[in-house]
Amino acid sequence: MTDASTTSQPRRRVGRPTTRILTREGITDAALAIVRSKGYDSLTIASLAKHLHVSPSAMYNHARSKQDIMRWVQDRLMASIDTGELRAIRDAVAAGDEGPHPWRHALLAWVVNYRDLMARHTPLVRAIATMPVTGAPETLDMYEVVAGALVDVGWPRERVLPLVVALESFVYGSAYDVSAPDDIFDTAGFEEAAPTLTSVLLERADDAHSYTTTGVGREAFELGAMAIVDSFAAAAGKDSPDAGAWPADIDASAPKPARGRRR
Amino acid sequence: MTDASTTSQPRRRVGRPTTRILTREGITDAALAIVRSKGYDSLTIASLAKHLHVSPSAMYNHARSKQDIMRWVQDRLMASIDTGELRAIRDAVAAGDEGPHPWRHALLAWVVNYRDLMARHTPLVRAIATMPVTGAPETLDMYEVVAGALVDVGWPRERVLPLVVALESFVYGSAYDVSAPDDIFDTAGFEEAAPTLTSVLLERADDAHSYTTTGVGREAFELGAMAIVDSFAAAAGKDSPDAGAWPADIDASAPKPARGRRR
DNA sequence: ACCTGAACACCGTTCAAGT
DNA sequence: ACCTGAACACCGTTCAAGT
Repeated sequence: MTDASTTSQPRRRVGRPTTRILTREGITDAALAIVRSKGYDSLTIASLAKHLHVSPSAMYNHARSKQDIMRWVQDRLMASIDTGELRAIRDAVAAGDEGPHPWRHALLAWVVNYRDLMARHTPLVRAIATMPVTGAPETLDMYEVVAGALVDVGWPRERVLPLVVALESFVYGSAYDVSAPDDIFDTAGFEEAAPTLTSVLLERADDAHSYTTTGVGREAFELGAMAIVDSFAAAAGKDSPDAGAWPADIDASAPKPARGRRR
Repeated sequence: MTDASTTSQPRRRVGRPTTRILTREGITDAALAIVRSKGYDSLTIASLAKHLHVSPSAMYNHARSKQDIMRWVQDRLMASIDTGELRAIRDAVAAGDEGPHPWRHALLAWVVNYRDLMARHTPLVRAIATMPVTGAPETLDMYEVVAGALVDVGWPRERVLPLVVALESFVYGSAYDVSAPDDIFDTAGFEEAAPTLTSVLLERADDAHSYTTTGVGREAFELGAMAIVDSFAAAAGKDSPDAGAWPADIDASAPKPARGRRR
């Protein structure tokens, strides 16, 4: 935390300051503060510099490019994903507990939490999905926990990564679905060009202009996530007794949209 | 097709030209030509104008913003997705053919084609995933074909949209996976921070630095897509005889990367 | 209606000068 | 080593002037 962002200060004079002002942590904090309050469009080198009370060029003493800073933000976000249940399973196995371990519940809880975070940071989804784990220690740690829990629980080793990758792909796409505008399926004016689409949509909600109220997104996510987990489990000979049912204590409804400007 | 992009021409003088130079179709053609040859980073109003031999400000007589042009490109891309097998099923049903209809094969073929296209246009995936169908006639048409084929084939009407949305979410995320760099899972230097991840990766390929050669991405996509289709089918009472097996004649390997600069 | 050309606000980034 | 301040190339967009 940098305390530079508290109140307005007298202009600093040129030359190296006596104490360093910027740090990677402080820059990352500032970036996330700007994103949360004003959205990704407002996250510029200039806005960052202003927030930290330095000149824009000062940023380049710590980051080689804006991309660097984005990577710090990404890794920080990954660290905030809740892998608690998966870690608890790993701990239990390490302590000799023979189970049964609630791996299905833990996987679905992780996936919901992951999707909700990504939905609030859609401008970063593409970068996160295609960012190498090298140099992203928190990201690497998340994968290690998930893969480790699956191995600990007796998952066939060669099927661990395909499951993780399939679930993640589904999470990224679902994050977009959550953040889509409510009128994404509004067929107004095109009823005769798309009669089937219009009717199956209308049957799901009184107000077909509101995608959210149709419940389609939520159902797609719950059934899709369970489909992947349970099908991979069946193929791995790891059938779960409650396959097919969504855990009652996991809320998969769409999270509140981000407070900043969307886009 | 505008023929403006053929050879260098003398400078046009100010004032309205005798024949209109720009059209929505010509601008869309030019945009796709630039994207294909030089990538999305090079697609700017200035490069577009240069390609079309007009001044940048001329673009604004046809588009209100660059976003407008991006939407034209998006819709054009959606029109190029192969829905042939799904249309054939609709035609057969309309002609009184009682089947059985190869809906599983048609769905998987569509999904592979969709993913391959999106993988070549990842900078547009987020926009496409969150773009309202209103004003995107080709996009709307694709949804109508998919939803229509499912209804025609006897799919429970209320389950049509959740399946389409779940499949699409998976497609978007998988497109990113395909376009990810080959070293995305390279754990070099972090072997002890992520021992399980490192070992399950090494077991899949001699060269763990090459994600492509591990086959993880392909397996994740095939198993994931089948999981969604077959699980939804089972829930809908529409079990397919070949559930669980990937159709031998559909190639789900990663397509060649785009020729332009990757981001 | 539809083009040119000048101008604007903003973007990320570089670099010399200062301590 | 780490800041300021001036400068640069480029971005999307606006608008007056011209036919």
